[in-house]
Amino acid sequence: MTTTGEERERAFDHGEVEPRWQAAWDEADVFRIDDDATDPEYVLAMFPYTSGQLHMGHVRNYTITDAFARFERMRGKDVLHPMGWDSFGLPAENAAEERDTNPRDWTMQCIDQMRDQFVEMGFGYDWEREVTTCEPEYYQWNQWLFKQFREAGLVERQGAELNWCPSCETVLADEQVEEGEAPEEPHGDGGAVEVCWRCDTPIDHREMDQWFLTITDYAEELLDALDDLDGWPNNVQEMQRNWIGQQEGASVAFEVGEYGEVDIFTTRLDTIHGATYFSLAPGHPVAQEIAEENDEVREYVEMAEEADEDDLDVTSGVFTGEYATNPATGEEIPVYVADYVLTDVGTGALYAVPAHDDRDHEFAEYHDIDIQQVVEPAPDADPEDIDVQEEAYTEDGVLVNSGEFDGLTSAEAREEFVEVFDGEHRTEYNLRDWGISRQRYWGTPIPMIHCEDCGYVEVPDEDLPVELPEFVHTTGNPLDAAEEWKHVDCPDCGADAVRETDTMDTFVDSSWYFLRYVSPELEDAPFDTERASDWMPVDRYVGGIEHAVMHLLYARFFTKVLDDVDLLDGVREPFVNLTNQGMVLGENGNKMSKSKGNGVSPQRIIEEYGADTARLFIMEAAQPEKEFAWSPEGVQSSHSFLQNIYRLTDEFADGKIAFGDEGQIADYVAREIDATAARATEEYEKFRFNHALQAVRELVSLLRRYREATDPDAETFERGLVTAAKLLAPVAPHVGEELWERLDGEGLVAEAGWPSADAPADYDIERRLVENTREDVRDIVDTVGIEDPETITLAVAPAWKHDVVDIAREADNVVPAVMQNEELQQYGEAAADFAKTLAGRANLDEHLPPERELAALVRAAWLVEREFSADVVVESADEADDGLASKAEPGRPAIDIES
RNA sequence: GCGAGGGUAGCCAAGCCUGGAAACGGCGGCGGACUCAAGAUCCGCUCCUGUAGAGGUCCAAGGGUUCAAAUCCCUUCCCUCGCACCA
Repeated sequence: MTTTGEERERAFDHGEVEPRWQAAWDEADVFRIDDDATDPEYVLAMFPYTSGQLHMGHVRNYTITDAFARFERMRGKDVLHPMGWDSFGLPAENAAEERDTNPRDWTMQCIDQMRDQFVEMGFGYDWEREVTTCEPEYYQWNQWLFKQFREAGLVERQGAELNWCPSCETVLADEQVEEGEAPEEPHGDGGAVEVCWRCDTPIDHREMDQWFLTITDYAEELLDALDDLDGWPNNVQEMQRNWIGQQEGASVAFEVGEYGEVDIFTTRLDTIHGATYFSLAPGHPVAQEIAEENDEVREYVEMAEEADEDDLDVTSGVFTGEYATNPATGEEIPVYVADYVLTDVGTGALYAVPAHDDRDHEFAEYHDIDIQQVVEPAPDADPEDIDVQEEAYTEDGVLVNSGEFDGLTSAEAREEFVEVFDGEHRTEYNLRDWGISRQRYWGTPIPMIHCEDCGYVEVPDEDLPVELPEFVHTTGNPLDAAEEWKHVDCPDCGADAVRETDTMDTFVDSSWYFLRYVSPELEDAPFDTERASDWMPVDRYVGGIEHAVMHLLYARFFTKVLDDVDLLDGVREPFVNLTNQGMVLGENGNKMSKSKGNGVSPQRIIEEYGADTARLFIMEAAQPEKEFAWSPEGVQSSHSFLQNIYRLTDEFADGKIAFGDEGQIADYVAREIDATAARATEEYEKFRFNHALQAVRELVSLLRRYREATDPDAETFERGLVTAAKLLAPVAPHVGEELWERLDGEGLVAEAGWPSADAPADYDIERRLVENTREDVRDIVDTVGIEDPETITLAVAPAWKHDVVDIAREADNVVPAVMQNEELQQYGEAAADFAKTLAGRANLDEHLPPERELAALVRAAWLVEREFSADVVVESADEADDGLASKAEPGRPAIDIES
């Protein structure tokens, strides 16, 4: 992509221009928003993780919000468009280890680097609202909020299974677990094994107590409220629905041997009469109890607990020797422990109905258990239709073999059985509580102290923040090794006590950062409740699809809780409109990656072409949510466009364009300018920047043709350039300023008013008329093979034909309707013939009245003149030759070409 | 398996919600203007046929609704993404 030969001649030098305008914006405080602004437009991009590396995904993400924020600002709105740094997290610890530094210094250096790059890109943020999550000024509020959640009863300590490296003796995050080859295969299936990233030792799982936020308390609202998030993409709503995973069902108790009652959960209570065995998850307390007495069960449970999730298939399981009583039939059914029953789904216990569930069916076949049909498709169904011995019938239907309940529909039975079998309706969720403990250094310390006598005690508010100690290089958790930091007096009893050494999941940081921007300096609260309640919700949120579930769900959860504890007032959802930008692919259409070597560095593009070219190309390439492939030709095209519009403006400003008088062409151009402004505005509003930019390109191209065709009217020409500059400015802000300056604009274009946006009346109909007429002329010239047309005459149809069309559009029976009209009768045969012609047409387009049609063609005549180097005469029906005029129709002038 | 979104000319891609003109635009290709020349810029063409604005074929495939379908409905095929041993 490097230019061969000498440097191309450039109309302006982006290397000089861009920094100058960046400084000017800064100087003028363009992007600052006052604290007393009322309900500003809140435009937000997901803040970046501070890797130090700006990639094309960032550039795209931030160009989208920046362009939109600039657009709204030019429209006169107050705009809040802040930026911050998601700066806690494991990668910083790794980088610190690799580079023999500490996470803080590394992160701060990354932030400086990225901030510089953002400025270079021309992104306009209110830097006074910058938020950095790894600073105590920010994370103290994580700690304070943790205590608020605790007070609201939303914090629990629960056991959780963690990855454990027996060699390093440390907990591993999921990201630190790699697929590796084990020295010897424990199960002999040849599959991959999870190993520690550092020492390649196969990992264990350990159950450890962790801090949890009980997001499940909000499962129902989080799910229901999704339906009202109309500004969210379908797939994200769907992904959250899946994640929350609501199941409507019922629970019923089964008597299991001497172990008492065991609750099961089922969505198919209607099939209870067909339950022929009972099954417990290996982790179920009763299964554990049985394991203590029964060697075979114990072995199975141990094996199942060690095995990887997908290692065992559906038929894996062991008979316990116990029996459960089916409350529906009174029958004793065998109790199994089976791995396909999951401990954390439902109650971890179920009754199995092989006739009506695929997994139960497979299991029953393998273990030779009865298969008893209790549902059939319909009351009068042919018994041959289905054979549950062969395959489970899983649809709803009508009950059979269910005693007195035969004939009930599945739905009726589900309703009735809840009472009959003394069960209860239950709604289960897939959503689990949110474990926020991380055994890492680079995160927010959890503000708890453990005392032998008092148990867990909160760090008092006056001792907040609990700041991180100096980083300790160690294989385990550095906070555990920070002896001095760790040991404190118990706030309650004063005895020796130990700090919690886990830190918070970084998703806590990002669950409320959008609130901190509202009042970033506030010292006695995480954010100003009144202002936040006014400024929220975020009007436009843009970021990657990878955050569809976790971040976006946690942020919704936080918002609801904060509203419930009155830190917010009436804000139930954080983000009204959400856009997930598509990926920027490599030139070959593959994902950009180091290993494929198809990455394009933003830095290099900025250097070679300038930030505006990068921004323009990205925005022209596709709608924000669609992916697109990087293309050197596309970059070149965007770059050329910027150079060209500058060159044209420059020539205008330098007086190199000879000007003439106003006239028909100026009228035509003036209408196009208005139409362009209207179209671009609409497209910006709809987030379809590529369409808006297309309109701008077309306008600039028109101005060029205008200049070539004639000596343009100075005022019209200037208005065209000004409009183009303004419409372009949100996407290519530096060039926008440069153009604005050349055009003697007042102040900065970033603060200038948006062009008024009304399309001329009937613009579309007129455009259609002009385009069709031009096309027809081309068609004729082409098919007839006219070498050098001299005069092209266009004749507009007479008024009466317009009347005929108007009548025809309304009438069922066109010819009589027309001929009954007294006015039209005077045209005799001609009117009748025309009416007949129209009667045969399915659809009659809208058309302009004859005088306006005439005016439109007169305005557009220059285009035809230019294209064919011929004189163009536009005539009314009266002026035209009778023979010619008779061929004209409304919306379709008669054409005569002389050569 | 369940769910969401797609399949438009050589390539990218708009139009589909709200049916009405072979279907915007970009890239690439072809021809022309300007120029000693190159680049840049500008103009036109880019499904087939056609000596006056016409005809034909066409928006994954097949069927349907309609005066009229890229657009609405049904079926099938293919792609992408998400969830999934969820009781």
